[in-house]
Amino acid sequence: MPPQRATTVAERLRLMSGELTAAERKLMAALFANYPMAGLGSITDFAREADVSTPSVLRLAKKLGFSGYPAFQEDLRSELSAQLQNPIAKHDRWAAEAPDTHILNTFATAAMENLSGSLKLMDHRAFDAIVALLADRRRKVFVAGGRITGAIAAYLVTHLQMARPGVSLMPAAPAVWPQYLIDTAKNDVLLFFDIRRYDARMLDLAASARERGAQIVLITDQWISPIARLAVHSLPLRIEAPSSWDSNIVPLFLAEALVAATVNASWRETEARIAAIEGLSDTGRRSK
Amino acid sequence: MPPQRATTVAERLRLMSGELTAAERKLMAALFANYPMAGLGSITDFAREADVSTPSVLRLAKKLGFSGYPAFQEDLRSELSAQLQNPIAKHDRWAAEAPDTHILNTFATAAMENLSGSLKLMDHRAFDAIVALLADRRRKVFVAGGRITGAIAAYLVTHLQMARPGVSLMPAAPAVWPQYLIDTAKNDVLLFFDIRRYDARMLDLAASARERGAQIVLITDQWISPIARLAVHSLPLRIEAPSSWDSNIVPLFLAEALVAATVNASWRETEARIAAIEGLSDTGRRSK
DNA sequence: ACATCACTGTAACGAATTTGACAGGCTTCA
DNA sequence: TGAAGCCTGTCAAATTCGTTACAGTGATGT
Repeated sequence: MPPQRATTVAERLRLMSGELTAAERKLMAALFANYPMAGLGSITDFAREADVSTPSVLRLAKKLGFSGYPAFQEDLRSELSAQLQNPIAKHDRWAAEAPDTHILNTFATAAMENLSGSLKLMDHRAFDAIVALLADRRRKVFVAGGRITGAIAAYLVTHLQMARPGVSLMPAAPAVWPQYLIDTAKNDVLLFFDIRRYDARMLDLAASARERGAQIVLITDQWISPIARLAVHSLPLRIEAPSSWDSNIVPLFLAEALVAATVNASWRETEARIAAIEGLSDTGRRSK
Repeated sequence: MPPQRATTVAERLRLMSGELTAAERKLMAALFANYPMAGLGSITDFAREADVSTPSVLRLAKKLGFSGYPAFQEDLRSELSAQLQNPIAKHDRWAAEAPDTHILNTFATAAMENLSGSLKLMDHRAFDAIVALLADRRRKVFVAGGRITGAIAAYLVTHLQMARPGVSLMPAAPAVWPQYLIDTAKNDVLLFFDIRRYDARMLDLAASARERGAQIVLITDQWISPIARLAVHSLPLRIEAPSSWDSNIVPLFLAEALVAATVNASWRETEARIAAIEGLSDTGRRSK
C-alpha cells in the first residue's frame, strides 16, 4: 500500500526536485519524457532508459516514500486508471445548481462513465450482426428478461413490435415457457437480458432453446452471464451505479439503439408498417 | 516484437471471443473490467484478479499471437501510450472502432446531450421534494405510465417496492383504475410518466386522483404534458433521439436517481427491508 | 459405459527481477 | 593537500516471475 494517495507521483517528484541527486534527476527526466509509461516496465528497462543503474531507481522510489519498486509501479498504474476513467466526467456539475455531491450529479457521472465505458469495449460487429438477426423477418424473435431487466425486455418488445411482426416477450413465469419453446423454430432468435444475479432458470431456458436450434443473443454485464457460452453474440455492458442496485440505463440505451438500427436495416418494409400503426393509434388518442 | 500492431489487444480479443474457453473468458472479463490496467501488473496478479491459474493467462497471450506474457504487456503499454497522446481526440467517437456515423455513436451523442440538457434545466429542489414525498411511508405511492413509458413505470415500481411498502403500479387498462382510485387517500402520491403523445385518459386519471386529494407528480418531456397543471411537481426531460421514437434513457435515469435518493433519505428503515429481501430472494437463486 | 479430447490447475524449473552490501569516485571544506 | 561525506555503480543474494511439463477433470461422442 502506497503511503499517501493524496498526490500523484509526478507531483511528488516535482515537490522533491530540489533535493534530487544527479542520477535521480535523470530518472525524473526520463519518466516525464513519456509519463507514466516509462515507469511501467521493469526496473532494469527504466534504469537503462535513464542511463543510470538499477539501484538508483530503487533509491528514488524509496525516497518518494514507496516500500519498493513494485509499490511505485502500482501507484503509477492506479493513477493512470483514475485518469482514464474521467475523460470528461469531472468537468463540471451536471445539474446546474445542485452541489457536486447531489445524487443527480453522482448518478449522472456514473451513467456517463457506464455508457462511454460500455461503448469503448463494445464489439460493433456483434452489434451489427444482432441487428441483422432482428431485421430478418423470416426469424421469429423472443425477448427474455429477469426480475429487474424484465422491464427493459418489455420496452424492447414494445418497440420491435412496431418495427416488424413476429416479436414476443417471454413471460416472467417459467411455467409457461414450454408453450413458447414449442413454437420456436430453428434459427429463431432468443434475446436475453441477463444481469447479475444471474437467474439459473434463464440459463435452462437458453439451453432448451439452443437445443431446438434457436440463435441465442445475450446482453449482460461486465461479469458476463453463464448464458454467454450458449450465445452466438454477447454484449457485456457496464452497469455500476452509486446505489443499492445496478443501473439499467446502458441496457436501455442498447435496446433503443438496436431498435433504431433494425428499423434502418429494413426501412423499406418497416416504413409502411409504422405508418399503418400511426393511422390505427391516432384514433381515440390526442397528439401533441 | 508483437505480431501485428494493426489492431488493439481489445480488438483482437473480441475477434476471437467465439473461440475462447471458460477461463479465457474470465480473463477477458477481468481485463475489460479495468482495461488495460489489469494486464499491466504481474501475470500472477492478473490471474488472481480473474480467478484462474497463471498458465491460463499465458495460454491466452499465446492464443492472441504473442510470444509470451511480457510481449503481451508491451503491446498493452504502447497501445495505452498511443491513446494518451490524443487526450481529447477520440472523445467524439464513443464506440472506439466504429465509424462516426455508426448508430451506436450517433445514439450515444444524443443520449449524452439529452442527459446533460435535462440536468442543466432541472430544478433540483423539485427533485428533492419528490424524494421527500416518496420517502414518506405514511403516503401510498402509485406509479402510472403510458403505452411506451409503462416499462419505465414498472421499473420504478419494482425498485421502489424494495425500498418501501405501499407502492403500486397503475395497470395499463383504464377499466381497472377505479379500483385503485378508491384506495387512494388524501396526500397519497401518484407519479406519472407522460411523454408525447400524451394520453387523454391519463389526464382524466390525474384529474380524478387530484379531486381525491392525491399529490400529483409528473415526469414529462420538454413539450410538457397537460397533466402539469394538476401536478405539485413536474420535471421536464429531453428525450430526442435519432430514431422513429423518442428516447426513454433520461426518464429511466431519473427513475433510478429517485430510487437511490429515496433509499438514502430513509436509510434507517430501508436497510433492514433490503436485507430481508436479499435473504428471501437468495433462496433458489444463484448469485454471482 | 467407455474412450477420446479439450481444458484447467498444480508443481517444478529456469530466468529475470528486485534488493542489499560494498567499494570506488567525486565534491567539499579545512 | 588531505580527509570526510555523499553519491553512484558493480556484484551477488533472495525473491518473484514467467514458463513448461504433467496429471486430473469434465464434456462429447461412439
